[in-house]
Amino acid sequence: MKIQALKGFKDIVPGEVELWQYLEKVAREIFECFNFSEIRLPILEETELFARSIGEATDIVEKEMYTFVDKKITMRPEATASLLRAYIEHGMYVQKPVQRLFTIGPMFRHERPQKGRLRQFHQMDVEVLGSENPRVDAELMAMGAMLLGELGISVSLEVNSLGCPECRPGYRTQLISYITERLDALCGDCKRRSSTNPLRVLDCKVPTCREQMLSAPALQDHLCAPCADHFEKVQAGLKQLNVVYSLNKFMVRGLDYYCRTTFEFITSDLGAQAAVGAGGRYDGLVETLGGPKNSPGIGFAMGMERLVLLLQQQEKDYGTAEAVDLFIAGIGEHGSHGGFALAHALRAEKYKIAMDHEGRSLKSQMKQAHKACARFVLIIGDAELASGKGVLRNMATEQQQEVLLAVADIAALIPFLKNSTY
RNA sequence: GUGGGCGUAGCUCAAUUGGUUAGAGCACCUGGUUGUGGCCCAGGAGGCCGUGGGUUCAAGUCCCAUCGCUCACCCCA
Repeated sequence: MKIQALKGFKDIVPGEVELWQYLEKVAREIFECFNFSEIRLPILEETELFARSIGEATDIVEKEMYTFVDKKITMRPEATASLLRAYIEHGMYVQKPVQRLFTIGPMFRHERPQKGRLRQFHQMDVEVLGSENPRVDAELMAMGAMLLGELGISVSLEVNSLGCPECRPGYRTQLISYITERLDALCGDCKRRSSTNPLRVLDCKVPTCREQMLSAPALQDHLCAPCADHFEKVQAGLKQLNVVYSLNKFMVRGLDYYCRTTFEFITSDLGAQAAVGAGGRYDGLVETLGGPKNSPGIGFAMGMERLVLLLQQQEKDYGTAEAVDLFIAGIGEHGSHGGFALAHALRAEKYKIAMDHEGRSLKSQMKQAHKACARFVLIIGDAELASGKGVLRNMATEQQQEVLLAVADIAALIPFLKNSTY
């Protein structure tokens, strides 16, 4: 019986890992520009943390978490809860009134895998803690849009407001009565949702449900004055930054903690997994988790597997591993022995040196050098050892010349490696 | 948890109505150059045809089960 990776767990192998490195590099650069600091968080947390933040009744907490039941700990299904826990634990709200943090890493949810969805998946997660200002909402969305634009990924940004604990309950009551009136016309899932999560009925994919919900009461029309004002200012900020967006009054969030602004970056190129990034405001969450009162927060997460899939669809070259500076081809045991220390000395000078230790023929080693995109090959055989001079071949120009082989003489070799032509 | 599609070499795929020793391309190794890459040529290695059972004179092919992959639903990044 062969041992293989768990269902929904994937290796990121050479040839693919370069794309991930590129993605992370671009993201870090942009997060830097917006003055975010990286925070690295543990993968395991007390189960209680997620139950309280994400919501006891959500699918994630109810049936998708990897939990060590005996130890009451859980592998994080998302990053926000962990990040807020760290924020509170280190009293970061004291150090700086507004904290801008990001984290990148794996998350775990026990779901059935499909395109763009794995059991171990990776997110880039960005959070602003301590500001209620709608400009921050707009700024975050603008940053997400900038990142996706930089990556060449085209998406649409959909925005909505979920209201707050002041105005949502009243709306919810109206919605439930609207749904109840036409319950018979809705699909089975929606019948279930009507009691578990009525807001979810709004974004059902079944056409007949959509039709039924077209004239449903809209969240936007039932926002309290502060929420309506906040939402207006968010949109004004987006316009000021020329961020293209559209309002989606049917957009709902899955996690309990969201309030006011919510948004999703949507693609049409990933099958069922339309959202490559999503987030929103969670003004009560810090307090819920034991932090100070009146600690607003907002954040979003991007699904890295989904971004990688989209980058792969572009079929651009994101650069494989760096080319080898020098391939040392030793002929026979003596030649290899002669090149061994030289390779080490050049590596200490930060050159990328490859060499074959398997005693293969020179022809075979030339092939290896070619495959590794080596700029130079240094050939060392018995004749070279005898004369103390090796043959340095420029693989591009096919020119060859003699160079001193002694480790003490590498200073003479380095100028050749620095310039690809000589 | 539910439903569809698919499992043949490291990868992408062939194999007639069931019919001899299961093939190709790419990749890999060796040689064509007693010490020189790409292109070309020749050769080689690599498969319990996912697994188990059944039908049959005969199964990669048909049937059943099982495992895995995949897409979709639910849910979500």
